[in-house]
Amino acid sequence: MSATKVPLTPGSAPPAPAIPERPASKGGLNAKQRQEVIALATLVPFRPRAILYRENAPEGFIFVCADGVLKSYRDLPSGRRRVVTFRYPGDLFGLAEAGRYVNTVQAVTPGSAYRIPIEPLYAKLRQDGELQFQVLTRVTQDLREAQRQSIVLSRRSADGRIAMFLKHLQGHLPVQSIDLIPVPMSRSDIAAFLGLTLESVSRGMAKLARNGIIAPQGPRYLQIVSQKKLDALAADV
Amino acid sequence: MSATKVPLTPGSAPPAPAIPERPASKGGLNAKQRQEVIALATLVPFRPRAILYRENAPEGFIFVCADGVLKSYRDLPSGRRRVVTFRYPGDLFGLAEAGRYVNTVQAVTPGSAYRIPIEPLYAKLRQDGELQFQVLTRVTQDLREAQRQSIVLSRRSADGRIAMFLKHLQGHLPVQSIDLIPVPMSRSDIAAFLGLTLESVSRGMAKLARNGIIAPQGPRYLQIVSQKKLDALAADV
DNA sequence: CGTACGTTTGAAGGAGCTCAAACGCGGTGG
DNA sequence: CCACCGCGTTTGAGCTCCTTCAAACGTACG
Repeated sequence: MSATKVPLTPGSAPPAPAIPERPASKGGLNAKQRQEVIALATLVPFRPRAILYRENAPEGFIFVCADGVLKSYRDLPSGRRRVVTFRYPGDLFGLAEAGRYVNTVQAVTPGSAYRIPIEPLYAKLRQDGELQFQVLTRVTQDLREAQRQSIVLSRRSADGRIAMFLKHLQGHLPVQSIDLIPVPMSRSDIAAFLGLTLESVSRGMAKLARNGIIAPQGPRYLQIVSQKKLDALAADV
Repeated sequence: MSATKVPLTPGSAPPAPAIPERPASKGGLNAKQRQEVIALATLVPFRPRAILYRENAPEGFIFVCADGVLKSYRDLPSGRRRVVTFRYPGDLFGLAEAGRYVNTVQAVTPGSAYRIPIEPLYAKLRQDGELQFQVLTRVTQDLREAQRQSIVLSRRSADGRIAMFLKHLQGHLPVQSIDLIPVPMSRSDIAAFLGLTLESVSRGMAKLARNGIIAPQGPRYLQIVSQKKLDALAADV
């Protein structure tokens, strides 16, 4: 449901960049491990709206986001869609349950991802305990992130959830632009992620702006006017 | 940071029962792996309200619940408490982030848990890729469970969340009593888990009873009157 | 320049939250 | 053995905030 061409990732992605380091506390692979994994991988570019895999499809590949932003979502019986998580450069995703993918992963921006066939990867993981330990660490961090998200969702107020979402963005996007945050996803994506309606997200953003916390620069860029106020609101759980 | 004088570490661990198999789709260790892990573990009994470890404490042990039910929670700045997850027999918990526990784990019922020092365990995991793969599988399942919980929390209606919680209980408690469900945790624990107030949980239970879905047998036991209606309500997301 | 889609804004309604009080069971002490 | 007390649970009334239904706005694209 989007097809916006925000110049988040202007270039195409032909030459293979290295798997990027994560911005913050995220553990990474060392050079040797990265190299061994890359040997198994194919770097595939994707365009906005591209679907990397679908819910319930038999698993075939594990992915590591190299560039761009994706969303991982699930369609509910009611027809509603819930965004389970966003994926940023460096994120690993595609671990299945009972041989089938659990969520659908779709590109939000243009970008590229390393696609790794599960067979050789799983074999390598079983054999290389050190490498697997890195993966285990990452999945554990994903687990923490999911638990954090539960806390976000337990908040009543829309602006409180949005404040925590903005800090989530700050943690996952390039460090340089800490006061001008690109918001690659649509309002409905944010709403589906925060368990709100699109309208509530819009109103919440407006409220944050009124309160001198943010200054929207168009719908896809937000300037943080008062990081202090933002932190306070986000921490007021 | 630690008080409670519950006999968590009574030195002597009674004869060790086997790590119980999980009720359903949860992956388990094979006999050999279980045996190797048990060799590192101490079985410690716990009484209700006993705290196994606290949020932010430096990690020291990984635990596997052998018997009983525990809750894993986090205290928020506001003083509110959010139950992140409940732990049932067979569950593994205590994986830390940056060397510190993320949640506090406290016993809800009497029971016992295997306590495994992280040093030798991590060493073993790095060396035994197969064993670690089992752990990785489990953490992945925990991740799925946490994502499921996000979907629960995204529902606005109290009775809908409660219906999903009841199915959660059905999945984790002994299979035999599928129509008479023991509810070991308090209403406030349930509320803190579902992101509701204690009153809303109470009202929601009453509503489910009015609608002929459940029949409370005291606050801690629920009879399922209509599994079909329960499933329908739980699936109506 | 017109259309389409995402976003913003408006008004009414509902569901859960807060504040409060009553109920019921279990434990303690007389 | 019974009364008292404590705590968890249930029930009640008003209020806030998000949702729903609707319409207007603005920018990108054909």
